[in-house]
Order: sequence, then structure tokens, then C-alpha cells
Amino acid sequence: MKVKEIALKAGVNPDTVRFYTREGLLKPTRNPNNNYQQYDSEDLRRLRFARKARQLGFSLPEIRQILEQADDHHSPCPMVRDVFQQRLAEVEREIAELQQLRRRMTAALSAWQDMPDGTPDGHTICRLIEHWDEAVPENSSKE
Amino acid sequence: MKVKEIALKAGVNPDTVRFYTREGLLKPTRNPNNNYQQYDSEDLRRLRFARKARQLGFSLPEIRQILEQADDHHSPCPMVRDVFQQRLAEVEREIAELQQLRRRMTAALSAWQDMPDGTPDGHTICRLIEHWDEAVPENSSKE
DNA sequence: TAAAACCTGAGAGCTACTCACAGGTCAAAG
DNA sequence: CTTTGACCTGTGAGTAGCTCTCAGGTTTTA
Repeated sequence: MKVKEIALKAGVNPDTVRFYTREGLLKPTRNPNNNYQQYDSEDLRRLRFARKARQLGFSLPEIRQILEQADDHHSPCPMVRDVFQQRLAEVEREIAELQQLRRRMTAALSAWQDMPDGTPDGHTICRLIEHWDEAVPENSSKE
Repeated sequence: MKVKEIALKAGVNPDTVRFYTREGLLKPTRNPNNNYQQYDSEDLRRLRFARKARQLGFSLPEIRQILEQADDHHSPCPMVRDVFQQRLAEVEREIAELQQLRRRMTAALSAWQDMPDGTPDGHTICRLIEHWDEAVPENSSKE
């Protein structure tokens, strides 16, 4: 398979294939005639695996590590489970954060119903957001 | 105020102040003696505003646009409301996505209880994640 | 045989910072 | 009065995970 073919089969951008190859996640051979990259079904499997892992929140270095362990005939699964557990906790933290954000946003929206738009007078840029002051506890975003 | 002072008052990194200045969000004057940046209370207001807007998910270009509109004595609020509504919808979409992800992750975790780790045999890199196949509907992530 | 469609690697661009660098400035201590 | 240390300056690189552009070579199609 050439770049575009494997990209098509995995449903990704050809540039992503090239990028993953550069990053060492895929190890295609070369067609000696024209120097084109040649991917096989194993590469496709790796690529699909990588995409699934990405959807689960694994980083590229983590994925590469898993693939390398697999190449060395070590089972990467205990590691996968570890990272997976961590990732699950992270997801739950993100959910909680976003839910709090949503609560604050809807609260602000309904509070704003009552306020006039008000052209800025040099002191208040936009009351809508300045009013936000009271609600935001300094460190609610990414640590 | 010098960089470090305004940064301290707003609770941000001095580099962020410099960055926002470069990006045109803050417009300090210059001390002609030493060429140092001089920020006033208006800059502090803008900086605090920007940080709040960032917490709400506004992008820097959006924030700059809002500030520029305010500079031109146009009320940016209708625009703020628009972007805010969009952002709220986005947040809700993200929440739904993450919740689905969490459901699938916990389901996978319990399914994995029953599976052996299994050293990769060249065909299955790691069953734990390969098993994921059935559950992921190709486009569950960004759009 | 010529145009269209593909391939190549290297490098820039995206976001929102953060940090490192080399050199200039300033207040207080010796 | 000089040194020391803390501050200031702008520029440039690094972060993650791609995406896109570039110039140039190859293959397929008409």
C-alpha cells in the first residue's frame, strides 16, 4: 500500500500517515524502484490501533511505547491498563470540570437577561463578562 | 506598573503579560527613560477581562476583537453573547462526548477483567485495545 | 506524449502560552 | 563609586498533534 491507500483504509489524512511514520509508529519498507513508502497489513493494524488509542486519550509517545513493547514480544497490556485507568480518572475530572463550567455559564446567561448591553464607557468593557467576577474561583481550568 | 507588578495583580505569569502585549491585547505606554513597558489600571482591567474570557473558552483572537470593539466605543456585548452561546453548546457537546467515552471505558475495563494479557503474536498487538474495535463509531471525537 | 494525479522530505503554521537567551537598567550594599 | 542582584527588553524556541505548503520526482491516464 502507498500512503494514500493506507490512509484511506484507516480513514485518516495521508499527512497523518506520513507524520506517524516520521514519529516511528509505522515502519514501512521502501519500493527500491521509486523510493515510495510501502505499507503492509501490519502497518494498517498498527495505524488503526494508534487511532483507537488516540481516541482513548493515549499520547503518541505512549502509543509508540506500546507498539515497541509489542515489537519486542513483551506484552504491553499491563501498561495499557495502567495508562487506561489514569486516563479514565482524567476523563472523569474533565467531565466534572465541564459540568461546573456549564452550570456557571447557564447561570451567567440567565443573569445577563436582566442586564443592558451598555456601550463601554472606559471603565466597563463589557458588563456581561465583567459581571463574571464573582463566580470564577481562579483555578478551575487546566491546573 | 511594570510587567511583574501587573502580572502579580492579575495572578498571571509575567510572560503571559508580555505575550498578550505582543498579541495586541494590552497597549502599555513606554517609560522614555528606560524603555520599560508601563501598564495602567485600564490594562489591568483588560488583562483580568481577558483571563476571565479565556476561562470561558474564548480564543485570543475573539478576545482581541471584543477589546477592539470596546476601544471603538461599540458595544461588544451582542457579539459576546453570540460567542458565549456557541461556546455553551460546545461545552455541552464535549460533556456528552466525554460521558460516552467514560461509559465505553468503564465497559471496556470490566470486559478486560475476563481477558488474558496475551503476549502479542504478530497479529494482535494488544487485545485490550484491539477489542475496542466494536465499540468505537469512527467519528466520535472532534466533529 | 503530455497532463493530471500521485509520491518524496523538509519545514512552517496552528493554540496559548512558557522558558531560555543575551544584553540593558536600577536600587541598595560595600 | 562600583558591584551585586533583581529586574527589564525583544526574539526565538519548545510544547502536542497534526495540517498544509513547497519544490521537485514518478506514475497513470487520455
